[in-house]
Amino acid sequence: MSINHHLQCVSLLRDCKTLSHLKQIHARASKTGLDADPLVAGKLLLLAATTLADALDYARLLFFRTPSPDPFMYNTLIRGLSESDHPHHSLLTYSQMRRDSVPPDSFSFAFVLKAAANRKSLSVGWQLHTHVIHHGLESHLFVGTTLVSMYAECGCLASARKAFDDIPQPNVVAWNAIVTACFRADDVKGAERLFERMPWKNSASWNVMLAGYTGAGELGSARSLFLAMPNKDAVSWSTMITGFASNGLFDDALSFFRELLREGCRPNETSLTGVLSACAQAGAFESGKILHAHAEKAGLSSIISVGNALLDMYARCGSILMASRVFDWEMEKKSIVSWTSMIAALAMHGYGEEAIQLFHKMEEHGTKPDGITFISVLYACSHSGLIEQGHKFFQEMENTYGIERSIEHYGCMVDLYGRAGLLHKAYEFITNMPIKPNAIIWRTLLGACSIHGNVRLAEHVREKLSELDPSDSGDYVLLSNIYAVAGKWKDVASVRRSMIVQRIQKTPGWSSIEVDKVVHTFVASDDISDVKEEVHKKLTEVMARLKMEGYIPEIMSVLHDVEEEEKEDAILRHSEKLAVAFGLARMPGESVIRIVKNLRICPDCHTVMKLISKVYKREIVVRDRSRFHSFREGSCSCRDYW
DNA sequence: CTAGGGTTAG
Repeated sequence: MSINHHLQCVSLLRDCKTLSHLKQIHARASKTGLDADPLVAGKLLLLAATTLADALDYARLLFFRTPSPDPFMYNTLIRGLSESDHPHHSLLTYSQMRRDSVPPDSFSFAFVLKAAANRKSLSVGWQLHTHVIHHGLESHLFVGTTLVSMYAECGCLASARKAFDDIPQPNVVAWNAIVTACFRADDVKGAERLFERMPWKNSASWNVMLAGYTGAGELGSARSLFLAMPNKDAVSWSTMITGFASNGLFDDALSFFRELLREGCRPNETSLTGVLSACAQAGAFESGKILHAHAEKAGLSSIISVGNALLDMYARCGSILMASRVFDWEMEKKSIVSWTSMIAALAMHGYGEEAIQLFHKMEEHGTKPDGITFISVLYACSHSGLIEQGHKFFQEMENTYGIERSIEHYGCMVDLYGRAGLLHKAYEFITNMPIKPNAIIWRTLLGACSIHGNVRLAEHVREKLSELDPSDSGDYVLLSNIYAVAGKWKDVASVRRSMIVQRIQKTPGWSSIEVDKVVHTFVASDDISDVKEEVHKKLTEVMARLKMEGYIPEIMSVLHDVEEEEKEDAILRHSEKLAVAFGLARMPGESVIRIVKNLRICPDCHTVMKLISKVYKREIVVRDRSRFHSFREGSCSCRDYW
């Protein structure tokens, strides 16, 4: 082999961007025997295992074809696998390294400890720690820091502290790791004490505190620390935006983004995806569209994560059209997240068949589904009543695709059977599950009992729930509705009493609507005089007009929490009705009224929305906790199946 | 030729 060939090969590898490109280079290198050169082999493996997308299988092939891999190759494969969906394989490679009598070094431990962290396996972590000590590496700065993070990830703060104390001269990175560990263990005070004691702080240390505070819901502390921060960097801004968004404070998230622009900082992909996620959750369609323009102007819209956030924003703001436009025309590159998001978007809007078609298209495209893809696909089946299809996917995901089924997948199946009225099949399914059913599983069945009015099964489920999670207000509301519909007033009263005795508060329902780029939120109020005069007036007018068209209030579902004479007033005050009245009062005649609700839409509100869409000739889109309802000309996209 | 801490969509 010549020097020339070697140089040429190395320069080719430097510019290698895709797996197929890598395969070409590999093929050429094998012809000249260059692939046996440790430098070339190492670089090939490094690219496949860590840099290129979807190339891990090829990395394993490269590795297993190498007769006696050097430590670098072991480390590289351990590293690649540690961040994969199967960190377990990383641990197996590490074991093989030991079996092959290749001594692990500090790099090996840094990578394999990451695998233990990703598996959240404390026992594996302990075991690896003894190996670290055996190799005399416990005071190694990098290994020690990874140990701290691993213990934090596995939920053992005490061990993280010990590992930190074993580091003779911890640097700022090690300090940041132990502060993060405190936050992971909900020890905010401990984190604050360490932050005070830190010998040096760079901006990352402050960012650790910001992320810790927002993660703990201490937004006031986060805000004051942010204001006091000497050097805010891009991560600080992103942390505030995503932190406030994930605590439901969408307005603040948007304000931070606007302030970032005012300060003359350039938004990056993280701040943009964060603020888009805030719009998605709040249903702020107008603000989202403006951000889309921002993204294009800043040249960020071609980044996959930004495209995914845009498509998700449009889908959650009720525009399946814009979502698919982003997906079909504006995303040259797509990841598993893009496909899954689009499948979920179609499913949320009731396009079950289309969601399944897209799943097959994804496969033809060569993208392998993962566990979350199957959650979306099963959700699509259950919300469109595709029982056979759902059953088939559930079987195939494990048998054909080799993806482990989690409790969420079982939950989808319970929903699939239950929604369709196959209550006993759903019950039988739960009793035969190989995983212990949790409260969510039983709650799903309770929801199905409510749809289909099965009191006896509901009572049985109630017992299970009272063991697993006795304080969920939604369960009590569901149960009392089931009794009310069946006319069992004594039982309604008894559920109500037990709620009072156990001091269970109903989750307050809220609905929001964006008008002129401002999100207005309405809460179901106890006192009609709390409602703005403008909204009250409009609502009274609307209801009068609907009654002339033959509307009769469906008061069944509220009988549990109000006195007889108040029941009509009570459903009149539902937050989604206040929001739609506000929309009718404030928005021009043509525009679509988009509402987001935190709970499920109530049957009476559903009827009212249908009627408004017909009488006022307005399209109304309501996103509730589980799906979209698109009301047009008197009917709903959910076909009354929700 | 490889590492550790802080923000990122389903």
